[in-house]
Amino acid sequence: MDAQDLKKAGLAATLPRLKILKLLEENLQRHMSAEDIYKVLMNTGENVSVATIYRVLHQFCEAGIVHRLNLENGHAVYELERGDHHDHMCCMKCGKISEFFDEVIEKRQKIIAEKAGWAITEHTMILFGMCPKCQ
Amino acid sequence: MDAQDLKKAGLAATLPRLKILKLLEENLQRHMSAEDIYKVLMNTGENVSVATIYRVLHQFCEAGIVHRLNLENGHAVYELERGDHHDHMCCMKCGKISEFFDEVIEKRQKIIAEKAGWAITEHTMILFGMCPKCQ
DNA sequence: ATGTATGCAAAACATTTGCACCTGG
DNA sequence: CCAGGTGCAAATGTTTTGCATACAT
Repeated sequence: MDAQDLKKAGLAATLPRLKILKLLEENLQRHMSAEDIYKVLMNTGENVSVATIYRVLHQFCEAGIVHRLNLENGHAVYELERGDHHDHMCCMKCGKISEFFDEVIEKRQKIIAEKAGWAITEHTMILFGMCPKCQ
Repeated sequence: MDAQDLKKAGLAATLPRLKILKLLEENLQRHMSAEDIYKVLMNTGENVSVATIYRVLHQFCEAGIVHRLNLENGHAVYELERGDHHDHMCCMKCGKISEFFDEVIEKRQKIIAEKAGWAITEHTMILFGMCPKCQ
């Protein structure tokens, strides 16, 4: 993911966009909220306004570069889209988010939707509980 | 669901609570947002403040009387808890919400969480797409 | 009576938007 | 150069909260 990819998506390779992209790429912390991103950038001395972060994340979503995940509390976190669909487990104690993918579930979802006459384009599935460390 | 049930849950059977409960019970519209509820009550001449609606819905959630569902847009809708767990399909065009339950998926979720060492207490799964009427 | 619940208005958040200025191509 | 991008601050929409009053038990 670099300037070229942004251009391909019809987005100019501006400094704020590159910084946000870089942050999401250094996936020390894979799922970040808009505010997380803002804070990290501020602490690094890079100053990008919150407004820009929201605008950029929105554009990245539209362009399929990032994926937005709505947590239970109504907060959203963003992750780089890597082409691999997956679902999430979210720790209610420490906030840790893990990913998983299950062929069987995906198939069942298709069958269920088909039977009901729905045309599904996407889905969210989040399991909430405690991660191994927090139990 | 009546005054008795509220008392059992440790909640006084006040007018606002009963009105909200009644609304959710007349399930013409099964999934309502806090604002939906506010508007309906206003139009019926019943005046209950928004603050109360949020407070009451929150208490009802805690008491297990209603279930809160977080939609993609970050909005939440509420439905009466009827003891039957189910997942949702949400129409991205008309907003219609359907329910479904699948034994196979539920089992797989358990297996997946177990393997990963997580203790799952609940989950959300929403399929987004178009309902039969909107296609 | 008395502790709890409510209404109101103000506050708190998260997100969006208008507009003048800046920047990438 | 110029369309598009950005910062700032103000606006928005939603949910929460403080406090005086009203209500259920």
